[in-house]
Amino acid sequence: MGDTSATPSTPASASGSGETVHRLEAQRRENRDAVAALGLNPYGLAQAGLVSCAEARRMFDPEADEHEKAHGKEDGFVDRRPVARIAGRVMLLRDNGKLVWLQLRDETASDGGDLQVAVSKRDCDEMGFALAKTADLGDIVVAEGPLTRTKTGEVTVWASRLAPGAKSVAAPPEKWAGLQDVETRYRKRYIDLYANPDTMRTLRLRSMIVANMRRFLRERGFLEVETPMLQTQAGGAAARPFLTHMNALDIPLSLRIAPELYLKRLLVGGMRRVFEIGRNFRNEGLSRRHNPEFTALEAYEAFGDCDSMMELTESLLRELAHFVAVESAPEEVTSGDIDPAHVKLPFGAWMVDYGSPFARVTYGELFEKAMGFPMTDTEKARAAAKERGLKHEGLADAFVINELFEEFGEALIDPARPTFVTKYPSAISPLTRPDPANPDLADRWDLFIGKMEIGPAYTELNDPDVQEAKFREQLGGADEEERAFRTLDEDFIEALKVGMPPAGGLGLGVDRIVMLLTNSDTIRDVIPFPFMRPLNSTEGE
RNA sequence: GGGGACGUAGCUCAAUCGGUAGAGCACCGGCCUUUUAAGCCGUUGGUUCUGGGUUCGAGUCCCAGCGUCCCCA
Repeated sequence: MGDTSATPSTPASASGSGETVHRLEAQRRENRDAVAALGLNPYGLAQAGLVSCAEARRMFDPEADEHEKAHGKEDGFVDRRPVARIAGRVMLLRDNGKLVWLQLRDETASDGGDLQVAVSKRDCDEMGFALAKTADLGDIVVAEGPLTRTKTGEVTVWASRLAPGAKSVAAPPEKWAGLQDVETRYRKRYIDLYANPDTMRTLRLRSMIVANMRRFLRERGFLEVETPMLQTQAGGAAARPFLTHMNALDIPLSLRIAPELYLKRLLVGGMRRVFEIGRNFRNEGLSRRHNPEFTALEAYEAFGDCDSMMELTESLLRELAHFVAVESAPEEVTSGDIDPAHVKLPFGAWMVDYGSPFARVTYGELFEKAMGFPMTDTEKARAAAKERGLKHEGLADAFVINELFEEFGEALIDPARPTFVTKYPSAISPLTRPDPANPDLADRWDLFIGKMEIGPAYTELNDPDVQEAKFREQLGGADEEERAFRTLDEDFIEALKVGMPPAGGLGLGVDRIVMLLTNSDTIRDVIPFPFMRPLNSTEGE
């Protein structure tokens, strides 16, 4: 064990763990006790009238500041400088003796940066000055005072009062390089959020993007609903569910893999337009684009079809992109200044064009362009798959063709141009109504942006007999492992027998949309607490 | 699932061929009322991810495990 003789004093109130307290923490605990000795609560009090650092910076009045500098010492002078009360974490601390400089960071750091506070022995209350002298990097403090500009031009709260917000007894990241370690950033998001303003910005934007989705759909007459996440049989998609157990009834349950079958039941009941934004759970792999729990938007419109969902999707994405463009623009730019028809946002190496009409291409056109022969030529398709080492043995024709499509067809889609791929083969779209003009093709599309699949839409199947037959077909194709959790949702068939209006259905990956709009190249950056393998799992078995 | 890279002080990172484990920041003591990663002087701080092995000697080489990232399926 480490020799702690350098700091022999056991902190007045040690941590409950009983383990040796790190000397940096011990020192901070001493500083906390020093704050308490001043008669202040190191963990702060409620504060009314707080403004953000960004707001405080906007409140600064250069004229009033000049006036104070020119006439502040004169008799009868009236100080007209606005007074701001802010709260934030101490990111930098420069103790000049009788003048202490603090730089405070709050939620608005990506909007103008940290705000400087000067704590002068002459001008600040006595307790506040003493607090500044014992403050540590990472503490949260509350500062109040007139807004002024220092001689180097920096807008500063010239504190008349300083109060504790919260003592940080944990050592903060390094003040210049910050928190770099990717793993720690995700595991300790509460540090990442304040240490890296980009993290705060992305997660705040996510919240606003989702709020805008809700508003957009509500304005179009969609009702937001919440359907079961705990299901006795997980349906609505082909994916492995997480299994759990309900003690009260002693029955197995699954976490949902999709809300689809419940949302359609609502259409049967008579709701015209419904949507749900919520978490789905899939017991599958982890990757840059997959988290075991992810957020999806599903929307269903009675008497709509996949074309009406296409219009809805394009308008939604254009509006969200416009919102983000305005939000990312300099402060003086307002939403009227940016034309939604010309909105582009960066994603990796691309400038994605959300303003122009999205591209539309059929599955068959894209296939033929990539392969040089039509997708109806199954002989050539099999030969091509074999030649290029793709999976083909034991696969039905349609799936061989789809292997080729996913490998070579999708590669032709311009990542910077949102593209609807339409008219998928019916054979790989079991839950979709066939195209009335050509039953081999399904009324379905998939949207691709930035090399990512954002989501599909369908003209939904509402004939109970056809639906049941397709379900049974799927069950038959499942291997033994899959059969264990794939069951036929009899009640859903019952619902269709009651009669579901023709409908368009849409599913969009909300995490992926946020990735696109915030230029994040991994899904972990847009989820506050992405799934991480547990540590200390050495005791396997 | 396969391949590759990585894991060193609280944080960010060094450490030559296998030869005394270092720096900056942070921390501690001292000085300072307009600083800007403040500055100046003096200190402190290590289970080198974990466990084995090779060796006179392992942060470094070998094996296994844990975790992270990248590529592929």
